[in-house]
Amino acid sequence: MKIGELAKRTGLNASAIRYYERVGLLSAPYRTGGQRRYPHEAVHRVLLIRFAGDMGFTLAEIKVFLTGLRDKAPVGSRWKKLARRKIKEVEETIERSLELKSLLQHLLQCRCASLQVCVDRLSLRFA
Amino acid sequence: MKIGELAKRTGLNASAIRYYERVGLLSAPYRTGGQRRYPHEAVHRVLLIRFAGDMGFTLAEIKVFLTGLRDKAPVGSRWKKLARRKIKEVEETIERSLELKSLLQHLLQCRCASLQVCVDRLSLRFA
DNA sequence: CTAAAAGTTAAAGTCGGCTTTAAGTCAAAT
DNA sequence: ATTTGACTTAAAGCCGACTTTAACTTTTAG
Repeated sequence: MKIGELAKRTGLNASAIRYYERVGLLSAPYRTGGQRRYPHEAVHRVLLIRFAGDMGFTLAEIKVFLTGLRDKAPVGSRWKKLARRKIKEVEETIERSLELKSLLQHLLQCRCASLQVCVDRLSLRFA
Repeated sequence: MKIGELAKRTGLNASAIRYYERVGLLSAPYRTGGQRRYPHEAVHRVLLIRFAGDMGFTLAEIKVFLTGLRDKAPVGSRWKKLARRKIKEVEETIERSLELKSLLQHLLQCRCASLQVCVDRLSLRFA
């Protein structure tokens, strides 16, 4: 398939796909008459990249992951370290998010003398 | 206190503090001889901005919040809408984070024939 | 009094992840 | 055969949130 179809199937802009190729996330595909022709698997690969990106991985990190997976991932490999680090990051994100959620909920329903009181409570958490 | 001390107390760069002033997050303080002099409360305010920023609020959003709080927040005000929206965003973040975490954990301990199998399972979730 | 440290400004630079532009080439339909 | 639409490239632009730079002034310590 040509780049336009890949773009349509993945929801990305064709220029984003070319960009992924430039930065080494996608290998340069076979071409006919100068135009890129992708195998069907490219759809999955692009979607995987998107998904990881949405999940907060940088493109550099995704590169490590994809390389690791291709290489059949020896134990202790870079991607495993990255995965463990990411799990920690994700856990922190979850914790902070829960905290923020309850703070926001408190701010919304609070009957303090003034909102300033709430904010002051909030401030105490990180002052 | 001068900007350097405020910076030290909040852990920010002085230039970040000036930047906050430029974009309207901090009001221009009193000056002596051209130099900014901050009241002690400025520390709390700056930390509040930092905290909100760390929590994923943009500076524009933080501005709405701070203005809302100063204005004694009438019901249905902009900041309340923003708060409700943010709560939803945070809930989505939490959901996605939990999903990502379990995916990563699976990838790490999986005994599939190859990691490719895991990745394929992963792909199914968003293909 | 002087030198160093800390403050001032406007403007430019940085980073990631793209998008847009410009100028041209290739493919598909009529 | 020609027009339209999809493709190609390199380079520049964009956004947010700062940081850095450069050239200058004020404060502070010795």
